[in-house]
Amino acid sequence: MELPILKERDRIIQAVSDNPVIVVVGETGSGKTTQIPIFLYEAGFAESGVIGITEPRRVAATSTAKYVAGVIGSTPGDLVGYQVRFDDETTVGTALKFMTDGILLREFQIDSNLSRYSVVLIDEAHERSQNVDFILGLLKDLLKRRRDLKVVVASATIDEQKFSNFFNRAPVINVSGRMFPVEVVWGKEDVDEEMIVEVMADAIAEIHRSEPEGDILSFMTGEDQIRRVVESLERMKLTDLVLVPAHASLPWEEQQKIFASYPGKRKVIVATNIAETSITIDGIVYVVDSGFIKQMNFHPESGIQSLDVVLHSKSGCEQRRGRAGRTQPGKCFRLYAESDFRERPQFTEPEIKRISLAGVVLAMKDIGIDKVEEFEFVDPPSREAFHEAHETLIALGAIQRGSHGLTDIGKMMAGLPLEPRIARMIIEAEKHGCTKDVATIAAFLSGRQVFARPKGKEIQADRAHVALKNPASDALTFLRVWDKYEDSDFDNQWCYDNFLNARVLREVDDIRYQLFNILESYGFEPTESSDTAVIAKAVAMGLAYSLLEHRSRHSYGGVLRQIDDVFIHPGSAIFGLSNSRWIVASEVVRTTKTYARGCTEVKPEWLPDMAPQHFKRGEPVVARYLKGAESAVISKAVLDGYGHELGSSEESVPVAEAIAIQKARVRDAESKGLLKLTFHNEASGRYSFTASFVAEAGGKRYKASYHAKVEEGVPYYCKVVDTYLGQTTVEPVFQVFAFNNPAPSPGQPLSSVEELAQKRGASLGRQ
DNA sequence: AGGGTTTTTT
Repeated sequence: MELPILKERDRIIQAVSDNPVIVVVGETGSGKTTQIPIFLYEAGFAESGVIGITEPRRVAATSTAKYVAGVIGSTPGDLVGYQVRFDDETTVGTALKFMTDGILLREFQIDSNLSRYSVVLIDEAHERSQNVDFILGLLKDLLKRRRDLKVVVASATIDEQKFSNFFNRAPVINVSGRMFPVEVVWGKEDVDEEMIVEVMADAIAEIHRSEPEGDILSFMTGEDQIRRVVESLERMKLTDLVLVPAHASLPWEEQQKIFASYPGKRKVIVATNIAETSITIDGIVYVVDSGFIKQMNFHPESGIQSLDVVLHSKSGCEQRRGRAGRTQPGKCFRLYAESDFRERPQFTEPEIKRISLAGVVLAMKDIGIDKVEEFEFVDPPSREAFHEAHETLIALGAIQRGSHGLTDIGKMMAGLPLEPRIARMIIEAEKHGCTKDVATIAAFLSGRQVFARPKGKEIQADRAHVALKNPASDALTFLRVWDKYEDSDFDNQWCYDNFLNARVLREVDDIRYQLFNILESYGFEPTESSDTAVIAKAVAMGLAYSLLEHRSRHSYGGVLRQIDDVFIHPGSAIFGLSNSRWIVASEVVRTTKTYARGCTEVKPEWLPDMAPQHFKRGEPVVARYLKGAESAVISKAVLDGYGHELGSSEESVPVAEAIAIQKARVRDAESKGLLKLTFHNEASGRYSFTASFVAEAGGKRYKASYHAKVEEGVPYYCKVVDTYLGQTTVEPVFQVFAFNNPAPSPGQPLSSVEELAQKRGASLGRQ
C-alpha cells in the first residue's frame, strides 16, 4: 500500500513555496515525518540552507534520520544528520538535520536568527510540549525578520485550526492516515477513582472471555493502580493471558516484555500514558481506557507542583483509541459514559501553562527578548506565571528588580542545560571551590530517580540505600552515591546489588561531563572540596526560594513563599532523621500530601545570604584568641526580622582585623556607659562548692550574675542588671582580649565570581 | 509521618 502522503507531494511543495508557514495534519502512519523532509530536499529547499526537523524524543530523531538517510542513499551524519543531547551526527555537508526540539531551542540561544536554516519542520506539535510552544512563539517572531524562512508545523488532527490561526491563517494540508476503524464501546455509568481498578480488571477479563484474539492495551494513571489491576487479574486465574505492566520506572528488562510476542496467548499491557505518546506497541486490537490521567500542574502563587488525577481530555482519549487499529480493525472500550465524555475539555492544557516559566523566561532574555509578557504564545501563560518566573529569577540573582536584561550570573545560568535553580548552585559553587561536587549533584537532580525500589524487594532496597544516605542532605547523598559508583569502577552489578538504576547513573555521567565542558568554557576551574558544609551551602543557595521552616511536629512552612503543611518525603535521606529548623527542597510536590523532595538541612548562618530581606548578620565580635597566635576567631550573629538571634557564624581573621573589631566595640561600649570590670573568684561563705565572681571599681563592689561565665583576671565590659541592698549585679557583655601580636598582613580579598562572569560576558559577544 | 505521569537540554 502506497503511503497516502505521496499523493500530496506536489501540493505540499507548492504550499511551502507560496507561504511562510504551512500546517500539515495527518495521523501516525501517514508518513509525514519521513516524507516531507524528503520532498523538501528533492524540491531544492536545502540549497539555501539546512532543512531542520524537530522531534520530541531522542529515539524519534535518530531513527527517522537513519531511515531517511537510507531512502536518500546517504549514511547518517553525511547529507542526512541528526543531533540529540550527547550525540551529534552532523557535518558541514548536512542538508537534512533531525534533532530533538531542545536542540533547536539551544540553537536559538546561539543564533536567534537561525541563519543556517532554510526550513524548519516542527513534528508532533499537537503534543504541545513546553519546547514546542516556546519554539512556535520564537518562529512567529523570527518570521518578521526572516522573510525567506519556511516553517512547517506537523500535527495529528487535533488543533490544526489553532496552529493555522496563530500563523496568520496558514494553509492546512490534510494527509489521510493508514488507520483501520476502531469501534468505540461506551461504559454504562461513570466510575470514580476508587472503583476504577476493579472495573478495569473486570473489563479486561470480559474482553478476554468474549472477544476474538488480539492484544489488549489498558490505560491507568500510575504504578500503584497498574499493580492493583495486575494483581486482581492474577487472582482470577484466567488462562492464556500474559500480564505486562508498562510505566517509566520499570527496569529495562521488564520494559522489553512490552514488545515481546507471546504466541498462543493474549498479551495484556497495563500502562500509564507512556503508551499514549512515548512508546508504540504493535498488534494492539483492544484498548481499554479508564479515562483518567495523572498530570503535573504548577501553582505559581506558592511555587508548588501538584500531581493530580484528572479526567483526560477528548483529544487525549482519542489518542488512546488510536493505539488500536494500527494493523487491523480494533475496538476501544471506554469505562465512562458517552455523556460524560461530551462534557470533557477538548484539549489537554498545554504544558507551558502547567510549569514554572522561570527557565523559559531565562532563555527568552538570553535570546534578547526583554518584554516577555508580550511574547506571542499559541496559548499565553497567566500573569501569575510570569510574575513567579520573575520573582524566582530575581531571587536567584539572574535579573535585577526593575531592569530587563540578565545579570552576569543570569547569562551563565542560561548557558547551562539545567533548571535555573540547579544552574544557580553551580555558580555559587565556583565561589567556594566545589564546582565538580556541585555539578555532580546537579546532574543527579536533573536526571531521573536513582534509587530503585522494585516491588517485593522494598525492604532489601531500603536496607541497601541506608548505607548510602547522608542524614542531612539528599544532595550530599548523591555525591556519596557517585563516589561509591566510581569506586566500583562504574559496575552495573554494583548498581544492581545496591538497588540503584544503572541507566540513570550512566546518564548522570554524561550530564556531568557536559557540565564540566561548559564550566571550562566559562573559565571555571574544576574544583573539589572536602568540606561538605560548603557544598551543601552552594546547593542551598540555588534552592533558597523554597526555604522551609519547621512549624509543628513533622510539618514545614515556606519562609519566602506562602506554603503550608509541607512534609519531608519518605524517600528523602533526611526523612525521620532531621531536626533542623530550616531545610531547602529541590521540589515541592503535592500528591497525597504536600511533600518536599531533594532536601538539604540549612544552617542558620547561611540564612542572611539565602534570604537577605529576612535575615541579617549582626556586627562582628571577637570570639576567641590564643595568645601569640597570628589570627583570631570572630563571630557574627544571625538575626531574624525581630532581631532575635538564631545562630552565629565564625571565621578566622588576621589579628590586626580582630584588633580593629574589638576597638570599635570598646568605643561603642564606653559611649553606652558600660563598665569595664576584672573579676576574681570568691568562694561564698556557707556553700563552699559554689563560687561567685566579684570585681571592685571606683570603691564599689560588683557581682557577676549567677549564670554568667567569666574568667579570672580578664577584663569584661558589663552592664548593670540589678541593684539590691547596696549590691550591684552585672552581666558581662563581652571579653576584652589582650592582643600581644599585631599581625602585619592585611586580609586578602576573596576571588570574585563577578570577575569571572565579566570574563564570560566578554567572550560571549553575540554575532 | 510512609511514596512520582512523561519528556527534554551547550
